[in-house]
Amino acid sequence: MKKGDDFFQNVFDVVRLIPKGRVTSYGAIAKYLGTAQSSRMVGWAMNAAHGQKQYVPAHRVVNRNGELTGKHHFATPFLMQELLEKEGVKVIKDKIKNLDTIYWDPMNELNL
DNA sequence: TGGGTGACCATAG
DNA sequence: ACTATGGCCACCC
Repeated sequence: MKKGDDFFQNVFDVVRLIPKGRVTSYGAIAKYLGTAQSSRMVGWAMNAAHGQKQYVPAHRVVNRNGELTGKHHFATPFLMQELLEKEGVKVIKDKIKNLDTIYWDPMNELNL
């Protein structure tokens, strides 16, 4: 195993590439990394993103349903929504509005 | 080596 | 809307 090829580091890199005002899903990131089935690991990686050297916009990552499932892992449960709305993303009842419009898929934007 | 775990996903009822 | 179940795979002990 090579250093730097860690799954976590790879996840962080992709998450940092998410444009402002856009969101993506754990599964999409996992698929982009090649581990489509291990979408859980993406979320888990976010858990470790908390203390990363570089800023990781974990609030731009939601589940497949557009729900802010990971909000409970932020400093405060409402921080995730505030950050999203600050970027122009509408969130109502912990769910992303206009998800089809703001959805950002790394497979579609990065890997052509 | 093996078992437990998880910010998911899909399906079923 | 809800819970339950199976699968999946990287991480940690």
